[in-house]
Amino acid sequence: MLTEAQILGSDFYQQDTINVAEQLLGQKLVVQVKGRRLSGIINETEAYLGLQDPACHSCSGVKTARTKTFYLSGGHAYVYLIYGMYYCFNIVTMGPSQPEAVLIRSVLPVEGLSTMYQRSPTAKNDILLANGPGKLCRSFAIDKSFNEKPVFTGREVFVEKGDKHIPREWVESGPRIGIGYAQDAVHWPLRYYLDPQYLV
DNA sequence: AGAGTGATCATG
DNA sequence: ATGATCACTCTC
Repeated sequence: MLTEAQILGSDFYQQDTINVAEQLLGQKLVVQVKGRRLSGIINETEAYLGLQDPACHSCSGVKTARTKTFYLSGGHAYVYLIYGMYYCFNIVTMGPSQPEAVLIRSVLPVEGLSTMYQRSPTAKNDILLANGPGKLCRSFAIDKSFNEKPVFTGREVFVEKGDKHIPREWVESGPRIGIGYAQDAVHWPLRYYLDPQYLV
């Protein structure tokens, strides 16, 4: 009997941001563009904790053109351009009064590899297609037009429940990448990733 | 270690 | 209006 993949609903994202960041590991990120399906197993995330987190874009509490996305309900995409060249893909968490999000930093490509190689022609192997937030967006065709899209409706972008259960010992954590400006938050262990030794 | 790239935001 | 900054990637 063929069972349909289960799509993570809005409830999943409207909970503690650290839980979301940890529990996204091992799930499958799916993007559907022009009828083509691109997917990969999420193996690295980072939690951004809103007003209490100097590394979070929303930390000032001021609602601007960029940060207004954080004030949508949990389960909406937050996509921004960085260094004039790369996009980063996040999913807003919690409710509209808590502007928090999880950055998807890396996935292991599963479906749509040929399209990904077309979009990232210099990639030397499958892992290198999406082992970084900018590379992930490039290979998965995620750009600014995805900003504010819902991630819980199963249309253009969503997350499916992964096949494998992820034991706790597979999950590592450590300081987030590229936030050296963020004072004491520099050392907060809000980056989560699957230990590569278990992944084959 | 340095370059490339342009939106964003705090200044004024 | 101006300018510094940047949740990155690639090449050396």
